[in-house]
Amino acid sequence: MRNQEVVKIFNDIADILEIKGDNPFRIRAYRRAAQNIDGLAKDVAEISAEELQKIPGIGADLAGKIQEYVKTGSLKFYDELKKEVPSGLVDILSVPGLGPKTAKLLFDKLNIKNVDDLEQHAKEGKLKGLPGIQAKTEENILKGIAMIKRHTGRFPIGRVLPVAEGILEKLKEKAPVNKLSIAGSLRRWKDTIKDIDILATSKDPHKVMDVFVHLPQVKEVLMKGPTKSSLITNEGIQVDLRVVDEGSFGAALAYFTGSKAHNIRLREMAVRKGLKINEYGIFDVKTEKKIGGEHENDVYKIFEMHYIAPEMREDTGEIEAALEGKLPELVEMEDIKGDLHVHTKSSDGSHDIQELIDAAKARGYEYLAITDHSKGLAVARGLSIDQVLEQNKKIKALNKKLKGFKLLSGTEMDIKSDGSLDYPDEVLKQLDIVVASIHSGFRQSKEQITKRLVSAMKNPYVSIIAHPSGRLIGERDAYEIDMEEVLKTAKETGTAIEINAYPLRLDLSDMYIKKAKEMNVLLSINTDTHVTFQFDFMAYGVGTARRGWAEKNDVLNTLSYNALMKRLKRKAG
DNA sequence: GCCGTTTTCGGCCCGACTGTTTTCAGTCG
Repeated sequence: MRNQEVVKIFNDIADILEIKGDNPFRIRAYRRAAQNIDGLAKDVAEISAEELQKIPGIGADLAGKIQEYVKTGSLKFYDELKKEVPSGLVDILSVPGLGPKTAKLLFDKLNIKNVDDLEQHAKEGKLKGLPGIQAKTEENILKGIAMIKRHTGRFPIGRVLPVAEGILEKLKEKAPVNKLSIAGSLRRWKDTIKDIDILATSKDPHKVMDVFVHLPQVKEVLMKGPTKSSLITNEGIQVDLRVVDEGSFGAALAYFTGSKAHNIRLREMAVRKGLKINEYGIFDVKTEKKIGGEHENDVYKIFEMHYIAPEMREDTGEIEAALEGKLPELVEMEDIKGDLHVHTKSSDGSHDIQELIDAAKARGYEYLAITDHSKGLAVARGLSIDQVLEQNKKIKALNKKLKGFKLLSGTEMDIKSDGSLDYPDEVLKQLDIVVASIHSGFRQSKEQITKRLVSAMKNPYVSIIAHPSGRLIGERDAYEIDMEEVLKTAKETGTAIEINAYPLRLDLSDMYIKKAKEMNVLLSINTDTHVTFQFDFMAYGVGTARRGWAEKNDVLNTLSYNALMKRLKRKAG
């Protein structure tokens, strides 16, 4: 897949044009195109020039540039630009507080070409005296460099959400806030998060900000004003807090939830209607009268659209769908009737079956599938054939005693490196459910790995493919895989594809879920629980499913127990 | 560079905070 290469090039071009002081709208066009390619499940190398132009933000020129790069492996325009602006200078833009204007100034006046040059000059106090730069700016630049050297980029959502919830709890307890909400990409359940956005209403914003910057979690305060403050937590995560009036809460929530691209679309549409949307409300431009903003839905009502769920707000077709009245009814936590992928201490889990039943019941579930690892996965103490059959017997016996709750006896069966399955069909057919997945041979070719998954799905007893891409966010990339082929086979064989809710996996990822949904592939949202508190990871899975526009009917484990058993048998039969 | 039920040319979202300033540019989200 060449998409990420094109995304990088377009973003690089935007950075370089910014340093050059080029037309800001042209720069935005490159960024918008990059963003839309980033969310594309299909490889741009396999899309015709004509089809490319149907992607929002891509016209004749950019379609041509994409094709030039895909065909020749380089892009003339990009190569020319790189001669004008040293590549290290682009890196300087990642220093917080330092933008294109300053980068150009530093290059022109001091011939600073990269972050190392910049650090050297700042340490020696040589930046002072340039227009607009004094001691404080120099100090901030050094701080910024130290920060990007500690950590760059984004955090997995699983690391960020608990931090956000901790801060929310403290604010509720100590600050005079009325309404309080998470906003930003965290509210949209993106799989990685750059910073935490929090929105509050209060009659005493100054007091709220005072409490905020003095929370025990705070390592460093970046800025503090009466309506907006930013800080860095001990975990190194940036948190922005905004405080607005009650009457602006809805508009502000929409504004700070984003995405930026989604908001820009809405504001452009508003302008055409003679309206203005900002974080304080919706205004008639002529009369300057406020016509909405207390409730988030106000910003959709003015266009006669239905409410668009935060998870969908990426400007990837949700606005068009809303205008046409074709928004999906997204799956919800309450729709989930059970978990179909959990481990006991018989393999690498921490609890016995009864403890898992209690935890599942506490979440209101109707059923639970016990799916310990299979024999080939020795590191996870996989069950031998005798052991899995023994467990099967035990579960069937238990089921007779359980009231209002059902267990499914199953396995997470390893698909071995050579593509064979870890248990024979005689064993599989005795189980209620078979979850199959890859745990080895990650470096095999795309063809080999795809073939392993496809042949597993063709086995009549395999119900679900678990964590299909094998990615660990921030730790391990997905293995090479032809996802389109996998999804196609899933559809043909009636196999469900898992959305693994473990927050470092979230696998399928949102863009492939959207693809699966388009192809009518059945999904299953499971937590892969090894310790009972991990049942709560379901929220991450449901959030990710919603980002992929999945509805209740797309998800296997929204079925009642009886319907589920029928659905599973239908495949085996 | 994209885009169109006002437009194929002339528009293109909006405001807060900081550090440097004598009123604002730069940066960020």
